[in-house]
Amino acid sequence: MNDERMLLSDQIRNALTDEIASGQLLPGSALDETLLAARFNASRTPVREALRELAASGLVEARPRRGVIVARTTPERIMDMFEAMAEIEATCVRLATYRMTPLERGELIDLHNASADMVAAGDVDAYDAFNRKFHEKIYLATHNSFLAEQALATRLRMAAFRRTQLRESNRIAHSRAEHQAVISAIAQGDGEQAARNMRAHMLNAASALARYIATVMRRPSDSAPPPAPAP
Amino acid sequence: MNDERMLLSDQIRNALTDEIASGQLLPGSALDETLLAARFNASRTPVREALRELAASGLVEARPRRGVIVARTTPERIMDMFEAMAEIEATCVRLATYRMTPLERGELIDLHNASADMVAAGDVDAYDAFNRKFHEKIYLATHNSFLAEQALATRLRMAAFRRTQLRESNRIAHSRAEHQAVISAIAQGDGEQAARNMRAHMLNAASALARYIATVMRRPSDSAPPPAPAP
DNA sequence: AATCCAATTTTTGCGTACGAATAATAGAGA
DNA sequence: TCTCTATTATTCGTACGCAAAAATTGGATT
Repeated sequence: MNDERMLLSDQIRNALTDEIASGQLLPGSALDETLLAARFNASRTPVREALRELAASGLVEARPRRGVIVARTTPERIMDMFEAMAEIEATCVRLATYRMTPLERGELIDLHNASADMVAAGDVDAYDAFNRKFHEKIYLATHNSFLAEQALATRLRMAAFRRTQLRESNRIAHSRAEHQAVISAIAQGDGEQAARNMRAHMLNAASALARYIATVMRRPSDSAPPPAPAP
Repeated sequence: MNDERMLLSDQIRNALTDEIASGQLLPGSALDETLLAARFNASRTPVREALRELAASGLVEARPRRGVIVARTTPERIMDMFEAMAEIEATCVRLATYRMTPLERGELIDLHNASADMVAAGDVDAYDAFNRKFHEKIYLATHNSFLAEQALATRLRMAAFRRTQLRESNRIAHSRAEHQAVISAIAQGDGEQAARNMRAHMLNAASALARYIATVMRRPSDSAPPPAPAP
């Protein structure tokens, strides 16, 4: 399990990325350098470098001389992120529609078809894994590696907040129906329509999440919770 | 000039960011840790952390055990970046058209009007500064801070490659005419048209740059310059 | 009893030294 | 003369230690 060839700081960064994206590390959690160094059997130096990289990618928040915490956002910012993600996804699927090879189109459709069983079985975890592959395949089909990387990075950054969203009752059924609409537009070669359908799909997902953040997302481990913001 | 309150690693990161974005440090230049440490009167530790952050943001390229160099890209990747930037800009101006306040709209138009003199005078540097402000004002007018940050970061990442593009004969006159088209669509409240005009504007800028990278952009300071690429 | 100031503690930030890995170079053999 | 190997030298990665800054706690004063 230990890639000895890989840089220690990169191993730590990847491990923390996974834990943040998977929700094991909740937003607001303090990331103590010494504790992490002990956990990974390393010195503080590689831990610090890993945290710096995570801060640069927006996954953690580094406050000078006050330590680093898992990135914590306001509901407004989460909605901003979702909107931006929706636009990126829409752009990707539009370009992909016009540029994907027949092979890529076939693979995407196969992938989509396979998700029917997961919905029928109510297997949220399997659907979540499929969903990631579905969207990432569209990124690659843009044949624009820079855009694909940007999309992937943004998706990763949102992972910590997206997790709960699929749990909502028959959200995955809705999700698959929306995928179907995207696939149909792709099959007809209508990139603009595919983009509109994808944007709607992402904004629906955002709405599903919004019903959570309104109730669950209270800023954890904050020093002073101000109930009344300044005018 | 020396912000003593600021973190040393952040000072170094900012200084290097400026030098890369301004073109003082050319793509492919080696960034020697020891040399940089001496230049900034610091040890290698903060230099390494600064370089890590720059690598995470894509401005430099870190090759394990082979040092870090200013990010060097292929012409294909530069075009990918321009296309992605064009799509981001198009998205921004579309959202901005629908959401900007009358005040913001007025300021944008004032800014645009002021650029006429620069074109008449052929002042490329002044136009370049105006151009940055023009685009950044549109980012902010989306009223989506995440999207604005993404757009800004992508623009910064491309800065090292964009510099020469405006030098082409009467490119700035063309640029201003394209801005005019964007402004007109905004004034009419037609976000979709504004987006199309902005996309065209960015792709025209890309074409202007492409005429350079075909002739000027040879990978500098490379060990072996291969004249004939592999099949 | 509450508030403010000071001291201690905890944690981050920076410097230095050592070890390891890779690339470059030189030498020998084919 | 070219190639392969070994050695050397440079550079990167890690660890540890010290210093500085912020948070917290305790004491004193109002």
